[in-house]
Formats: sequence, structure tokens, C-alpha cells
Amino acid sequence: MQIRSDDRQTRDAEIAALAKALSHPARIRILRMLQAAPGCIGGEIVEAIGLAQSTVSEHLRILKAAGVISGEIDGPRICYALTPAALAPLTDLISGLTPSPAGACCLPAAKDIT
Amino acid sequence: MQIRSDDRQTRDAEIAALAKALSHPARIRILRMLQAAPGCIGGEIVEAIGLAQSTVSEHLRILKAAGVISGEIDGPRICYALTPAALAPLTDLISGLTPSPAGACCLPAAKDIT
DNA sequence: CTCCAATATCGTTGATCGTCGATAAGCGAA
DNA sequence: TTCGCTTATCGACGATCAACGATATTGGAG
Repeated sequence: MQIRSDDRQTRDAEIAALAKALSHPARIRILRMLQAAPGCIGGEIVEAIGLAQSTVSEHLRILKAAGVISGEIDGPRICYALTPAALAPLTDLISGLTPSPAGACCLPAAKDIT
Repeated sequence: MQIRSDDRQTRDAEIAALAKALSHPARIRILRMLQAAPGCIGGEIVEAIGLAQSTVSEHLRILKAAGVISGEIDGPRICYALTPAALAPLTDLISGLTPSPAGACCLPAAKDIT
């Protein structure tokens, strides 16, 4: 068994899955809303987003599946909270990217263009 | 004039677009490959990814459209370089997310469960 | 118990995505 | 010029996504 390559592939897929969870404006909005509202939030999100209740519920499900938010039952409603620690693999990748090795690309000859 | 709300919507969409650019394992792989290879890279990506040349070209186009990479023409081939500064809006959002206000959710009564 | 409010789930429809093969375009070499 | 190599573009197909309305489920109030 190839634990090594499987690990690399798995991590790429995991990071891509996290990015996909953030790849919709409505979900970005939800995250910002939860960040701004320290209190309990339930169906207020539905009103603020302006989409159908079932659609917002689906977005919340996606965010919850990615581990970015968590839902706690509070009577008839559900209280969502941010758990951004789940984004660590994504932020680790991004922070590891360095702008560019300057002239490391394409060798000396390429500079003649200027 | 609601420059404010338009700005917010636009920024959410921009952030979502950046996340979407990172939402595929092959594109994550390409970024890691460019990070690891300081020299010029062309069709080597195609071989390493294991997908069709046209598919890889499409992934490169998406990354370039998002501003995450840049392509410099070097004779018949193209040299790609990382430009991760374009990810700033995304990282700014993520770094602004705080884990959770602890018991700020669902008011005092909710604590009885324990 | 019944009723009401909040949330989740189901089924569908239109749009977008990922992938491929085939083909075109650009550029250096001979 | 023509030849060969590298990259981009063009359909086309299947899969996934986003959105909705309608319906089920859950839990408190009366």
C-alpha cells in the first residue's frame, strides 16, 4: 500500500474540498455574518441572505460538513458558531506559497525584452 | 449611494472566486509543483498531473485568470510563476475569523445541559 | 393531546464544471 | 520557406452544483 502518495493526494483533495466550501458568495456572507454576530443566529441568516430557506439550509450543511461551522441545538432553533480551525490545511498551503523566485524563471536571455 | 453594500457584495464574490480557483485537487497540485520548482516549467506539469494536455491547460488558465499564477512566454514554451499576492482577500477573510465567542451563543440557559 | 414555528430533506430543473480528443496557433530550427 | 514541438482553443459529453417549492421532522407552547 502506498501511504505516501495516498497521503499527498488526500491532502490535496482535502484542501480543495475546503476551498470548495468557501467558493460561493452566499457562504462567504454567512461566515462574515457569524463573525459579526456574537449571539445566537438561526433563521436570521435566511432573511439576510435573501435566498430560499432550503437553499440557505443547504449552504449551512456544506459549511458544517467542511467543519468550518458547528450547529448547536437550542430548542426549536439552531445556533451556529464559527470553527475556523478546520481551515488550517488551506491556510498552511497558502502561507507556504512564495511570490516568485524572481529571475529564477526562463534563464537570463529572457530579460532582453525590455 | 450604496457603495458600501456593492462593495461588500463584490468582495464576497471576489473571495468566492478565489476560493473556487483553489477548489480542485489538480490546481492545488499545480500550485505545490510551482512552489517546489524554482526553475522554468512548461509541459512537465502535464506529465506530472496525469491528465490530458488540454485539461491541464484549462486548469492553468483558471489559475491565471484568478491571478494566482502568471505565464511568461519563453520561446515555444511558457514559464509559469506563482503570484500568491492575489490571494490576499481570501487570506484576509480567513485570518479575520475568530474561533467562537465561547458561551456567547444561545444565552445562559443553554449551559444547563452539562 | 393539538398547534405552531424552525429546520432538514426530497425531487426537479437549469447552469456550470471537468474531461477528453481533435484541431488551430505560435515560435525556433533547419 | 517547411518541419516539429509546445500551448491554446473548440465542441461534446457526463457529472456536479445551485436554486426552488413542497414536504417531513423536531421541539416548545397551549
